[in-house]
Amino acid sequence: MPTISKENYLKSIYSLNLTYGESVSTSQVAMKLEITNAATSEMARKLAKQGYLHYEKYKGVELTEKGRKIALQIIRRHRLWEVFLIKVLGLSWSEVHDEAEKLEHNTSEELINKIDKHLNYPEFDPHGHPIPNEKGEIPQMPVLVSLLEATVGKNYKIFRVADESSELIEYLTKLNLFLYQDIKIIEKLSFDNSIIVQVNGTNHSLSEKVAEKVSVSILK
Amino acid sequence: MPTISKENYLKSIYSLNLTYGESVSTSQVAMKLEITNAATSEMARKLAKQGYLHYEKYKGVELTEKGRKIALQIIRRHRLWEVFLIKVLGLSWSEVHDEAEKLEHNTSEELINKIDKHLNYPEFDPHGHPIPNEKGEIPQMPVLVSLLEATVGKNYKIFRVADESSELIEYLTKLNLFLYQDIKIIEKLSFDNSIIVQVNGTNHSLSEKVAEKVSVSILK
DNA sequence: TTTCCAAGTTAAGCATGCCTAACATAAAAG
DNA sequence: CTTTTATGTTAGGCATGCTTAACTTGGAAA
Ligand SMILES: [Mn+2]
Ligand SMILES: [Mn+2]
Ligand SMILES: [Mn+2]
Ligand SMILES: [Mn+2]
Repeated sequence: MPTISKENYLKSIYSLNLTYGESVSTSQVAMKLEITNAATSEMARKLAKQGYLHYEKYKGVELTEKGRKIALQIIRRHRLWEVFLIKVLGLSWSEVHDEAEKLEHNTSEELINKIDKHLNYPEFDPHGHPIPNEKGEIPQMPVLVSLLEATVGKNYKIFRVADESSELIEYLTKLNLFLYQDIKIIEKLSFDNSIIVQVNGTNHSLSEKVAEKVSVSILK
Repeated sequence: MPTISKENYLKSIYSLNLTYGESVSTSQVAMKLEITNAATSEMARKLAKQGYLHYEKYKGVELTEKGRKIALQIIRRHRLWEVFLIKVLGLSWSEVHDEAEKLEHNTSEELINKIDKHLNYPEFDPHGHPIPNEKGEIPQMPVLVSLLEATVGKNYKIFRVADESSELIEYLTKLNLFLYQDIKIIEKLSFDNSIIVQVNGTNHSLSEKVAEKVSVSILK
């Protein structure tokens, strides 16, 4: 097992690679982790020697399969913890990231699998990011639309809320508009662009301002 | 905030003091933490300098109020995590200690308070140890008896199970004999020392072997 | 009382992971 | 092409927390 520090390097490299493609420069990593280039160069050498990545001086780093596997494991833990903290313990969206940043390094395989099961194997975290499964497989991102663009009469699943303010989240939670909740679009009122949605048999009206922040994926 | 290492020292010193009283020798701490005396002596000097304990060469250490406060905080986190992992996530009793040993150092005040609330402020952990509250106050230990010594017709709360094998725990769990569960003693059969207990209106028979391992506290 | 030994401490050294400062390189500007 | 500059690397140093080996110390045994 790599150290906490190394886990953070591997995770950062993985996500920088996703964002910018190709090989990742040591200074990109330094920036992301808020440490000096010097520290990153040094660590690149060590991680390469231990087989987690390929590193050629002045040419950046690229994860090996071994390194990618660790990165995905940490990302899995991070995202499952975020879902868990929000859905089970009621932490606010603004709090969970920092909390998960520490927990991700201190969670056994058994524990994270129990959490996964308890949450009924969610595929996406509260920010809409995919959660790798136990085997490291990444779920395909569904096509998302905002509630404003949803079609009357069809069923959708709530997927993401663009605004992380706890005010909006709490408002939606009171209406049972949880993350992953299935809903049906009942009506769209053209005079104010508000939308009537059905949740567990109950109808709620959402204003245009609220609806545009809720991303949903179509069901079936 | 002290480091993880320092938190573990303070916690160990606290519990050694509870067990053996008076000042704690550096080698007792070394034994408990499975490190050398040398490391402990050195750390004692540092912790004293930072005001967490009093230390006189060759005379052992004694926590200051500041050190005690940290120790109780870590113990609180450890025990709440243990309860949480068992009751909410269904980990086995044998797994939770090691897991909690890491989580206790990576849990914010806000998170542990949410966990506390979610569990409805338990006063004792699965081993029967008291859980300090948010203010660091330690609940009074109730008088415990084994189920074998319980009185017919009276109500009790399940407090502790002496055997940590998951087999026994799972058996009890199937009968709804959870930790903290209220039960009533219906009958004691003298020919085999088995006991009939009532849980949520349902009666169950427990053998002598099982009953002797279940500790309960009397209610009202 | 003196001696001896277990308990405890100090010294020196190592691994990790970071820093600053000095240096090297590649690529852009001239 | 050369020169400049931004990017990246190496060297040296420091804090933490551990080790082994050498040393004190205080109290029990003689
Ligand atoms: Mn996050
Ligand atoms: Mn992290
Ligand atoms: Mn424990
Ligand atoms: Mn610990």
